[in-house]
Amino acid sequence: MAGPYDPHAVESRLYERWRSAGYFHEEPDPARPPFVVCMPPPNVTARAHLGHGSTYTPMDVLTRYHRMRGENAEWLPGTDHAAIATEAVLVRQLKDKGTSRDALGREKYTELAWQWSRETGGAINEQFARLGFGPDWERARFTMDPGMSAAVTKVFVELYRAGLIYRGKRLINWDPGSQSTVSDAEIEHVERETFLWRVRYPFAASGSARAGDQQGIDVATTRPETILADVAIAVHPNDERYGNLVGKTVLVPPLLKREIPIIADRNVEPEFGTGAVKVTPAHDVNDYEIGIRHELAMPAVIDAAACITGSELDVGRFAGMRIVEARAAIVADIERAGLLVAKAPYRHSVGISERSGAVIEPMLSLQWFVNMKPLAQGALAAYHDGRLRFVPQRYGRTYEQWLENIRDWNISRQIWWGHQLPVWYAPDDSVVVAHTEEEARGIARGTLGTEQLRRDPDTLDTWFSSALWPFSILGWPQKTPELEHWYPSQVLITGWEIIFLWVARMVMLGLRFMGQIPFRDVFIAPLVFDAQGRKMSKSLGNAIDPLEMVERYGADAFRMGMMRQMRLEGQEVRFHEKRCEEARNFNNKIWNATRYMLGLSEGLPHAMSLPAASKLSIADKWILTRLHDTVAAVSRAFDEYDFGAAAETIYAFVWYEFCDWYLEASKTENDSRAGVLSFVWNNAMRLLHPIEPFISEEVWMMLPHDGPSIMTANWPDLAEIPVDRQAAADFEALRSAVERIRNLKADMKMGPRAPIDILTPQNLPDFPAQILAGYVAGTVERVQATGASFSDAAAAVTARAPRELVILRRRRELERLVTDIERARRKLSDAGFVEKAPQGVVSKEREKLAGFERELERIKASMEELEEPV
RNA sequence: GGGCGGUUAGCUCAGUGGGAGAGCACUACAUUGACACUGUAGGGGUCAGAAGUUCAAUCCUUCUACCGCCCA
Repeated sequence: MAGPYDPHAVESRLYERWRSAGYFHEEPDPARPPFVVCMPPPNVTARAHLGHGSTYTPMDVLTRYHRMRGENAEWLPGTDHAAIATEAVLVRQLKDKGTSRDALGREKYTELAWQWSRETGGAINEQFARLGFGPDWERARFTMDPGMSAAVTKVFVELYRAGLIYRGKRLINWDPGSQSTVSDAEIEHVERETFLWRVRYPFAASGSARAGDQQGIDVATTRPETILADVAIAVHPNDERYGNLVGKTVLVPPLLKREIPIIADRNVEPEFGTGAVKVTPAHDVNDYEIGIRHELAMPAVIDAAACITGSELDVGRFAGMRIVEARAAIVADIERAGLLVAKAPYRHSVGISERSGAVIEPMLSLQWFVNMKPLAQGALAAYHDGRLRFVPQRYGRTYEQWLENIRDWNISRQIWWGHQLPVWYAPDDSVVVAHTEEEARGIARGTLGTEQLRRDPDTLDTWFSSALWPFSILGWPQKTPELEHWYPSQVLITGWEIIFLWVARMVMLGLRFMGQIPFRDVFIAPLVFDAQGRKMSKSLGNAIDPLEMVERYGADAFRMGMMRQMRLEGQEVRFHEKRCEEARNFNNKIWNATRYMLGLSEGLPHAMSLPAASKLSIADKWILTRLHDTVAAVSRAFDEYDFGAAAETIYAFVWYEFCDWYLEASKTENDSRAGVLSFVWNNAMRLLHPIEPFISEEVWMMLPHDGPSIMTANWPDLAEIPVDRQAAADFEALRSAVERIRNLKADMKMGPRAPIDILTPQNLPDFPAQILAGYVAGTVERVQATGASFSDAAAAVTARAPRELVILRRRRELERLVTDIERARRKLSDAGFVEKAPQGVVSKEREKLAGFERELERIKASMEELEEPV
């Protein structure tokens, strides 16, 4: 094992061994507590990115941790058919080949999509494997699998029959690029430079003009092209400027043919623009709500192709124009009519389709919806009574607020790849909803007297099938042992941007169809940004490929690097590649420490048991005590989802305590070291395994161990690790002595390895004196015993060095102590402190002062000695 | 406009109602009997600003400034 640690040789070999040994696979086992995590299914089109690092690594870490704790640990994987994303890819490919979706026809197109997803769909799973992720691959599911489709159909039909799914004309997000409705999640809000036009709507001739010079009402808008569909002008009811105009009518420019009323609505922002807004319910979310409140007509002027249409209103010469053209033409006409009051540059955010890049058009459309309010109540109750817990807690409010202001969910999509709606229409447009076409025909025959049905061509929003994931993945609607033992799962780990779209919906449907929420905890993983805090994006060119990190540093190093950057309350990780480099160095440190241990002259003992307590040295007892506390801290951190603290604690223990101090101490030969090294290192590797699965396995295998793999080994058991606080404190005193000698050597401009005589009181026992000598490359020279305790003796240790240097160093220590003592005394002489501070704090302060004073005495004594002639 | 988060060493970030921390970077030394992907030592901060609560505030409260994110 010469040379630096090479992760590449190790990682693929171990992963294949684990996979073929079936360590990732579990069967439901009622005898053990379940630990179940459902993997948020990545899109079948997806490639691994850093977001998977922050979201999926914790799932792997927790699954490995709970498996080692002896639980029935199951991580369920799968992929999502990602309708819109897949369609976007395929449509582009077809276009490149000079053909199109419509030319191909639905059947051939769907076959192509299947073929494509089978061929490329495995790619991300292989990438996950390279990152060391070990879900139960044998149970991997795809959201379009027959079983999943059956679940989707059953849920749709039952919700429809319960009146919770309906067809209606509502405002939806229309993506003119993909020619489909899209969900809020698929819209990116981008700041765009545009103009704010102020347009005058002249009072109608029908006597509504009032006295004075005012000829109309001025309205500010960023979307002049929608003026054609205006049905009202709204002002705030308390706005004194307009109070007397409410109820009057104005003419819609530039055609000036339609007369619309001025109305009052509390949702109008008096500060914005002129305080009067145009109301276009068919093309704007806010206006739509105003329209409903005031029972306004909702005519549309923009069609599916994002062109002006005259199908509902007279739109004059603008008919057929694309939005951009229409905007220019309408503004020009308004200006010509003398009705353009002002035009100012303006920055506002525009909804852009993530898939097609087109500007999203809010549009009134006949679609299928889920009636969310009844479902939301249960989901809210689950949060309020504590059944559902968010980590960090604050995300609960996000969940709560969305559910409280819930809107109906548009679930139909005008694309071909996905779950087709189980909906048929009779010639008279009567709706039949059924599990199968046969059932639909039967219903139609019975109730409508016809068998002539046409199926709705639309498919369901991908999130509809995702919402069933926690139980459909376990075989629902069949009754399976998996469903019985593994529902609900323990924790869901995901990004916070889909709390609305996914988490809340899983809770609603889990409650509705399983009677229980689908998970106890929701851990919201941080978003990953670049080192400057910018979002990673292709256009910025700042995206980091996790596989490139694996290539450069190894999967373990990437995982450790990522985990060390996670914070319990953090909402983002600014990813520094440097952290992966550090972790690679850390792994090399582990590798070299292992090499050292395996090279010990006495060899590592075969049994994994510790030497008897009576044989343990002060250094042994110290490292064992530290190991005990580290195991406790790491377990607690994992239990609390504090991955950063867990990683940092292991990292610091291994490097700064085990390697820097214990390993150095062990270079002084003794009987117990081999047993303790083996025991501690074995435990340390098990602690490390959830975060760094590969190197921990590789090293563990080289050490004395029980069992075929660290994956199935037990988590370190606190009860097996002896604790000796007194010995640990004594060792700390020894550490201080070492640091003092090192300081002196530095003062003397001696190299760390240059020999030096250490003046050691006779009452410091032999072994501590020897390891002390080892730490500083010194020779022990015994001097007169000092004080009664171990720490008295340790505190008196000094080195043979120029007297003035020793005095200088001691004087510095003295000064620091005097300051500490002054502060403590000042505090203790403050009546307010002694009377009002808690008893514990005061007595602790007294102890502190006593300690300082004892230390001061020691230093004074040693300085008196120094003052004497040698 | 509503909501959430942040501001601590040059950088990235921990942290606690009672003696300001880590890593990186920087400086000096060391050429290695595990490891230069290393070791040892060192310099460096009015904990964003103001007011308040308290015996005691970097920590709690309020306000202000700046930065980020979400919803509208």
